[in-house]
Amino acid sequence: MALDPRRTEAYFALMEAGGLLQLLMEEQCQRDGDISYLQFFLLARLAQAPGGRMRMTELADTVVHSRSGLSYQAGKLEKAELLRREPSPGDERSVTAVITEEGRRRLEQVLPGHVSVVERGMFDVLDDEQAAALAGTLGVVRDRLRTLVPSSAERRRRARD
Amino acid sequence: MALDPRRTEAYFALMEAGGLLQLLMEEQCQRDGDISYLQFFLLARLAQAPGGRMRMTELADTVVHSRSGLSYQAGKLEKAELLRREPSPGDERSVTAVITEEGRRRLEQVLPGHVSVVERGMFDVLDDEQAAALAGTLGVVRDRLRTLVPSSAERRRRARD
DNA sequence: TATTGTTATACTCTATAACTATA
DNA sequence: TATAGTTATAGAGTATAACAATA
Repeated sequence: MALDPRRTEAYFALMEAGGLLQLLMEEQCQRDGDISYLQFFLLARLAQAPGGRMRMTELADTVVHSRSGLSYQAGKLEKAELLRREPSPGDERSVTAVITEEGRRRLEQVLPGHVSVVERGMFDVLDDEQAAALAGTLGVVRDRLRTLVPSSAERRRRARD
Repeated sequence: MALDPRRTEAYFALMEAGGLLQLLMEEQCQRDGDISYLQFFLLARLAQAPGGRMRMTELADTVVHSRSGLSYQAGKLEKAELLRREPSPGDERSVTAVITEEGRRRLEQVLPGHVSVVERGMFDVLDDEQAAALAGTLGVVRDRLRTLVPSSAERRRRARD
């Protein structure tokens, strides 16, 4: 690979760490809350949004990158009564997803174990300075990567043309 | 979440950066080499092993974490003639996967675009010092996470009991 | 008995395109 | 015409358990 060895190392470490962490989280979410990691993320994202509500497209862009994929997941979460969907005020085409009380309870049920995996998997082996540097650097990389991945609306537009 | 905000930030940044990069790579591998990202990884892993060969279980542990999953992928790669399977010398139960010449060619075909995504997605926005620190810190985290995820053999043993 | 790898099965998830309704 | 969301369909990938062969 015509890439500086140090950079190759950083890239592979990022991908492997992300993958391993995802594996651990998948297990933890299933065990503690009977939901997938993706569903945990959707609930967590909704919970931190004002009023616990977000438009479907907006939500799709933060996690799934395909509208149909989100409809599928929202259907499952709605059946489990962890979220509900209602018409968006102001735009009759649009649908707003809202986390339910039970959704918040489920989230609370999963969070302690989740935090503990993060602590044991990442921060037990880093000091505060390293953790801060990691947050900063990864934040920059994430922001950069966001600009390179098209939104769900853009993807659809491109596919049509 | 009862986790230091800075740590939460680092954790989410890691997961999102990993996810976005995976999306970009999936596209790139498909476009440049008509293979999935996972298949690219399997070929890359084999290519860097001595003799381009590795036992199936060993290979499973580096990527897939399930033996049946690897058998499935190996079947697809073998049909595409990118790898072949042969009996392992010394243990008649065991199978060794070997990357073919065509497998190496395919890898070479994918690598330039791959490197370019890594460069544009990660290192255009980091200086050398940041890149080095990132490699170091993520390496530590990855090693830690490896100890927390059981091998495919361990998982099987546990499931049986 | 334990381990290696494969396979049959069943399931989850995903993307694409076609569809409805509203802007 | 363009956009929001859903859905039908079809395909890829996964895990589990049962299997055969070897240690």
